[in-house]
Amino acid sequence: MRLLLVEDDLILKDGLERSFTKLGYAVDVMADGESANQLLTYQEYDVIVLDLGLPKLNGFEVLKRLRGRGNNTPVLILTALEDIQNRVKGLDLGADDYLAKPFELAELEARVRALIRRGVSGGSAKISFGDLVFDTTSRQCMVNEVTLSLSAREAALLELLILKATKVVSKAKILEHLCSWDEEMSENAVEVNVSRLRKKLNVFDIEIRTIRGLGYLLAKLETTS
Amino acid sequence: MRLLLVEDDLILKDGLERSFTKLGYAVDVMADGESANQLLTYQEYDVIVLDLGLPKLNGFEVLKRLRGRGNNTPVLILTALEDIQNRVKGLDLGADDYLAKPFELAELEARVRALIRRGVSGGSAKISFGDLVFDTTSRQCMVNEVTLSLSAREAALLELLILKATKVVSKAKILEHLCSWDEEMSENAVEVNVSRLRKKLNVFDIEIRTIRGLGYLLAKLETTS
DNA sequence: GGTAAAGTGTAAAAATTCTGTACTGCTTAT
DNA sequence: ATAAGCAGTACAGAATTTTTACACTTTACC
Repeated sequence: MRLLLVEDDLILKDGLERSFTKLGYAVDVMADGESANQLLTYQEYDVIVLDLGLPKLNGFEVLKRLRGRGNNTPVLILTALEDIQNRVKGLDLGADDYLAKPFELAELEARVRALIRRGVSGGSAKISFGDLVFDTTSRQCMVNEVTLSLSAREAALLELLILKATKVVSKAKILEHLCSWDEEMSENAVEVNVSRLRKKLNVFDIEIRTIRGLGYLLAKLETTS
Repeated sequence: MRLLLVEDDLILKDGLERSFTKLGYAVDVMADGESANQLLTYQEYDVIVLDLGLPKLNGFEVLKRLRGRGNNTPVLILTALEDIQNRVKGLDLGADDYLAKPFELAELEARVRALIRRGVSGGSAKISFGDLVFDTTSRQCMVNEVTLSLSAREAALLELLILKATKVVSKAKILEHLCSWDEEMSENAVEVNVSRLRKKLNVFDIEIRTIRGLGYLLAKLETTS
């Protein structure tokens, strides 16, 4: 999942970036509203964490313009102002959630997860395909008795594939979802990760099918040729 | 599917040509409006990707003249100008879609596919014939439970046959659709590809019938025996 | 802190798959 | 009967994907 963090506070910025990265998100960071606004005109994200008190262009404006462009990406607003009025104002503009500083990291993570889920998988922390149940919180796959743990990358990859299940996902798309801009990765890395994931997944009744030249798609295993 | 790309930017040109070729399109490239215009007087395409900022004769002119000749080939306009007026102008001239630079390759591909579909099969990503459903996006065929994957060539061939279903398609026509100019191919290649496709298709209730001396046609299987 | 274990990307080698050509043998039409 | 058209197979070069090996980081746990 690709996340944009718009925050000017140095410490908070680094801390959050690090945390979300560790969780398997591809995180891009912008430190001011103008850059963020510009970036958002052409780059898509799965979720945006937006501070209100920003230099150059405040969070309200960034959000307003984003929605003005018809973009419905989930936005979670961070604010030092515990002012109720501001909260309401933010929600009116189309924020999906807000969190007042100071907050606990765990809570932010939980809410971000919730936002993403709400958008893509109908509200459940678990998404499934075939006999496979994937818990996005614990990053574990299960089928009946069998449980297996996935690394952050593997989990992110599987999550994407399940969300787009039965549709072709190009390597470029995968790359885009697994990587933020500063960390660049070759398509070979995608291939390697697919390989690793497959090795773990071959226990289940699903497979990552290769569509040569196009990408990969998750499908139910068929016992045919 | 045969695609004409009219683009003068070297990098973009090469990148797009490569991408669409990989996707199974037969791609021809022209770098200026005049050549493109001339080419279009006698060569048919399934879709045209047209840059507006072209040397010699701009995209508007190319499009205008094309439509002036009564040619309805779907045209997707690329433009660096994000000017709404220009967009409207383009649409008035009969462009079928437009895409502002910078754009994502994936999006361009999706729109080109959409244009082709819109033109020939009424908007679905899937086209079907008999019990066969062919997903042009993932290059997979299905009948009930059975799924089979096709290579790029096989997919392109099947797509053409389904679109012209029950009508005879000559080898020359097939050749024209599978190949761009720089890559030439013998009719034997068509025969071989038909053979390969048949081998995969014989699971289903349709067949590629040979019309000696004329070409091939897709038809429902008859239980002759 | 420090040491082992796990996670990850790169590069390169190995394995697959794709695809046109050549060629053999069967069909069909005169 | 004879020639042209077509089907099917085998093959080889390319292109693409899968795997493996390895170096480097990050985490986990003393």
